[in-house]
Amino acid sequence: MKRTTIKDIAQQLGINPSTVSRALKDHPDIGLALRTEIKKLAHQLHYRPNHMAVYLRQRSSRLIGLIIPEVTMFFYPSVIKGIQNVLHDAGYNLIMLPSNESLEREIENIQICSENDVAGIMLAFSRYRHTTEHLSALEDIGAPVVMFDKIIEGLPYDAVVLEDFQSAYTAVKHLIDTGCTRIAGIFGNPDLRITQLRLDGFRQAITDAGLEYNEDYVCFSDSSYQAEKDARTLMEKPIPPDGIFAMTDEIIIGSLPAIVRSGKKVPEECAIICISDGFLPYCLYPKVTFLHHDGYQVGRLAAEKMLQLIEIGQNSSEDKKSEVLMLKPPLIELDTTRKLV
Amino acid sequence: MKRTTIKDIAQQLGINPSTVSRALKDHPDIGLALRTEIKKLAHQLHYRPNHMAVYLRQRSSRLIGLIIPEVTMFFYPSVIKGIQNVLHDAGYNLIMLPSNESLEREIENIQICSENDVAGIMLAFSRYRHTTEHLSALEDIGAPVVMFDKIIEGLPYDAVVLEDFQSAYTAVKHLIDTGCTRIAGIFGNPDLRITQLRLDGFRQAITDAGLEYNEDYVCFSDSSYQAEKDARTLMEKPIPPDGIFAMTDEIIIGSLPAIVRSGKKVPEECAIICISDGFLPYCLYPKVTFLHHDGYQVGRLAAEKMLQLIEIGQNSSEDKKSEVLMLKPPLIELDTTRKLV
DNA sequence: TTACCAACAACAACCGTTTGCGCAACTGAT
DNA sequence: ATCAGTTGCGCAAACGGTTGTTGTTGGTAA
Repeated sequence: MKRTTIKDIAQQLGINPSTVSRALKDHPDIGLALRTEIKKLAHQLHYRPNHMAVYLRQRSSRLIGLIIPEVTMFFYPSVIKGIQNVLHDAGYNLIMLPSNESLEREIENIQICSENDVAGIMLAFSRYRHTTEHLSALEDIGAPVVMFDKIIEGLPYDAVVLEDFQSAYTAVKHLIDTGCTRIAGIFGNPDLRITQLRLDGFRQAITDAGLEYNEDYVCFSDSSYQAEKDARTLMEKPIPPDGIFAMTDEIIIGSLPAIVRSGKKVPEECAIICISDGFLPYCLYPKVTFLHHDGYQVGRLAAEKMLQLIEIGQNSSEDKKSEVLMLKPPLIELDTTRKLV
Repeated sequence: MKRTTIKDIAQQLGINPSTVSRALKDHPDIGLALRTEIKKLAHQLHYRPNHMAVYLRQRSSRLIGLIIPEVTMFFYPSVIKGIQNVLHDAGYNLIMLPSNESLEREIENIQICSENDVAGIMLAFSRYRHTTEHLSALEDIGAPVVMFDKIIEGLPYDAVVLEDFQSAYTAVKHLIDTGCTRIAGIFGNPDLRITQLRLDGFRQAITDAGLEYNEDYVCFSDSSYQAEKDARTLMEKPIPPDGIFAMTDEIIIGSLPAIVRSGKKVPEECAIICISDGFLPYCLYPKVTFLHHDGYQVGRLAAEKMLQLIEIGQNSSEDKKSEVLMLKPPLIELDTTRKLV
């Protein structure tokens, strides 16, 4: 029942644990004959190294802390998959630390990373109004940090994000180019940086086109259900919008049914575009034109960045030059926007 | 930069590390005066215990391995949330081990659990054709195991599952009770136990009602996209079904648009019911009647079971009596089924 | 005065693994 | 025969904490 250790192997062979340790990692100091014998026995006894002990000794774990606001069905599953695929191949494991959108929990999660001596922290912030004071704890840990998607600006950490402003701009411009003139936007929590940037892009595209920016056509929906209500309200206005920009998957899945129920013909009377992870738009009815914000890719890139940081962190000295990687999402035209002629 | 350790504190105070250790956990052997002084300094130096070291010494980690087939947007996010909420409060952390629906990876994940000396393993199996041979590795680890949802029968581990047969039966019976006579079923991967059980319940409900069970009305869709195609095919039949049972969220989100596109009036010409985690049915158009298979609850229960097992595992001897907890999902009637009169 | 007992703190072993160092035995060149 | 240079392995300390045991006080009861 007890796990077999290096000592067990050493004892059975009447040799020293250190010899076993070296043999198992093909240290040339150990003779080939003994080496193979040790390996054979290790295999027989189902020997598996105890990572805890290794971590302790070498002061470097192979655990990565993943701190995200919440485990929702949107975006994060793809991100996790991307991260996981990269990290696994590099021999790292992920410890999941959802913050439940709470600042205290986020701090606690950082502590947990510290206690578990993680090799690195991947971080998407919760939607409290951002202050960076509590993040000094991140410094103390000394482990590299990579932020993604829900980031805080001005932090000395690398990040992988969407071109938020540009994406919203492109989306709205596409609506305008295909004939929309009264464009509404349904956004997420206004405290988030991505919301602000997408809102800015939204507004800029409208004013650049010489259209009037109407605050009544803008709403902030903290959930799919709220988005549904907000969309309904929009469609019930005396002059409803003829184009709608939805900021995320969470928003579009809530608002689309409300738009459809309003009876307006899509896209003729009301066109729709959103920013999406790329799965839902094909499943919804009608299929929604979207900018592909690929969570899987975000995860992969963030994880790769993480591995790089761990690599250089071990060798060279500190030359922190935080780098923000911006992804440009491609436009995928489906059924909810009119065609250019 | 270096983490402060117990030794650092001891040194600064000119006392022994063991004294510090005891003081920090309020051992009565240490005088109150010294105890508070130690705690104060520990706080000042941002002391955080090194879990690795503690694990090593006490041979019991506070890590739980979570092995799931894949991080999809369906079901698992809720489950993870449930598990996480329970485990976090008990001071445990989750290490995420998706198997990518691969047997080899699943085995590897079990190994990783072993290497990291997890305190327990929570397990949902991938959809390979089930063999249990490779699971001997689970025994070796000695840590308690709890299975959920995608389980393999006959294993000596506790489990939390849906009343699969009964749920499908209830769903289909509801369709029949509200007037459907030609009922189709869209299922997931046929290798899964849940698929087989739900299929059995589906069939039983139909034959119990004296209706004819028609294989042409049954399809197995391994993805949402496949479900979309399969639903389309169903609706294009010379005599299309007038009632459809979708086994999961993944199935319903794929098939619903196809059904709607077919032009049939829902629910008058074609009623729909599914088993769902409870979020999507409200977002879809039309809102889908469903049996609420609450992933969050599954996660909570499985995690609580896990904690119990860890508890008793430490104290008492081995009295393995594996217990399967069956959840009965409530029926939530929305827009896709006719009302009983 | 002696005996005894708290109270308090130090000592040291230990968890499993790694790793610098030392040392014996062997090799081959002188 | 001598010496330098391998080769092959053991010894012991270390990583950070925990814990059983021991030892030193000072106080109290006999």
